Amino acid sequence: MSEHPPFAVTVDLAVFTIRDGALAVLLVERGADPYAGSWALPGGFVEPQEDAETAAWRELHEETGVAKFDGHLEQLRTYSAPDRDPRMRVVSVAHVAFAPDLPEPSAGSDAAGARWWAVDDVLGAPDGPTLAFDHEEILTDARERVRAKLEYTTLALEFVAEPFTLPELRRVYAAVWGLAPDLGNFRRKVLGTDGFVVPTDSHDSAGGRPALLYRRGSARVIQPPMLRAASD
Amino acid sequence: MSEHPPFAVTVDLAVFTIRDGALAVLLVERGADPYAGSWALPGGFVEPQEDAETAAWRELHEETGVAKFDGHLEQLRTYSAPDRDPRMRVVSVAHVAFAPDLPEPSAGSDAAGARWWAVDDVLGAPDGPTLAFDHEEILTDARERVRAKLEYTTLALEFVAEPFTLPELRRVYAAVWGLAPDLGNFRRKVLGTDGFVVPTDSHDSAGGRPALLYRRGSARVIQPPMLRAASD
DNA sequence: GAAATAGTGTCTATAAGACACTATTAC
DNA sequence: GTAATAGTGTCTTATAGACACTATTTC
Repeated sequence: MSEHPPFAVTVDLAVFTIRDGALAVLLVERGADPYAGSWALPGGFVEPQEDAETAAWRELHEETGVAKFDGHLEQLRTYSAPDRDPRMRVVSVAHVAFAPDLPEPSAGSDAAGARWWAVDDVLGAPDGPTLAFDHEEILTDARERVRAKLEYTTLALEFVAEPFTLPELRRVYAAVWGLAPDLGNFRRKVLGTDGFVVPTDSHDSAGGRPALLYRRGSARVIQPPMLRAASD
Repeated sequence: MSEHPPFAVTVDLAVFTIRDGALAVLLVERGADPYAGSWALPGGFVEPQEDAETAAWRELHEETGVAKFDGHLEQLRTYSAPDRDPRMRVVSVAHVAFAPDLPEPSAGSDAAGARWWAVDDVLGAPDGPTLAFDHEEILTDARERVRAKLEYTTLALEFVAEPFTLPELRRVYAAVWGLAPDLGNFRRKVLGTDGFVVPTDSHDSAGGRPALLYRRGSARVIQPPMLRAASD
């Protein structure tokens, strides 16, 4: 009973943001085998004194140069197929993170490069990059998590920087779902959900009528949910 | 980069059923330290050639004597606090399983005993058993998963044996949520959701009007969801 | 003025909540 | 008949979907 095989435990991260009106994910180019030259989700080994979430935050900073940000990180699920890493037995606790538009990351120690990719250019794109290990599966699951959580939580707020306008927030939904929710119905739902957004007394200035600026409210759930218009 | 600490990887299982009209969970009494005499979720080490889900099924059979059943098993989340096991660094991939009323399990190799507990006698009960490790947290998360999934999936079907009546199915909701959904509204929702249940042409025989018997349908989601009446 | 973007109003269809009522068995 | 359980019907209210309309800016 004290014989049990040793495993390596890693974390992998699907970090999402909205760039150019599309859902984007952070990928790193692998500098070493296996899968040298392929793209991968950032991640790395869990250290002896860390739990998985702490390791996920640390790896995000170390491997991508992205600084601590005002965002959200949560566990997705654990991937444990025996042959998922050809070198050894590795169990990976995948996480999903969300952030407002972030600067281009700098390459970290283990990565030849790191950049944002439009998710639609990665998943289901014939000329897209090859993802290392089982990262295509992880990314698919992660995207579905994001899509689902926009329905019943105020998670879209994590994708915008304060202060923000309602059209901006609506573009988050459009980017994640692939189709913009109806304008009037969207406003009715957001403004009718207590604590979703908090109005300020200022307006922005763009190419049309100025939009009222808002801050994030304290509500975390949308009840009843906002239903997904469509997927892409 | 090839230095990474060794971990033990385990699975833990929250196996739920409905017994005597209440949500019940399978617990094993620990025969060895740490936590000898405490109750714990069944579980054990993942073997070299298994993924976590395979290990979960195997441990369920081995440790509890519960045979392969017509049920559902899914990953819950991974628990990785560095000090969650006093002996060594253990990362546990927790799973949730659902089954129709099962026989009393027999004790397996590592367990002094195994039995069903009403979840309400375990969580938040002053005279309830002490759970080993972080299993109280896992069980709390698992119960919330079950409660939530009854809302938007047909998972309640996994708790009844075929054929079943609608009052039986309704008692599953009552047990899990702590309050029975309104009779008429419940029937309207179940029968109005295409593929939730399939009628047979027989009736059961109990102490009142015989109820029509149904089989499980192929629908897996309830859209829009059936809303939770209350929690307990 | 036109184009662009922000914001409002309203009609209709759907579905849930509440709850009264009827039906079929055992005794 | 009563008790027990199964099943139906209906009225009201909440909310989503669709979409037409108005408002404020830049040029």
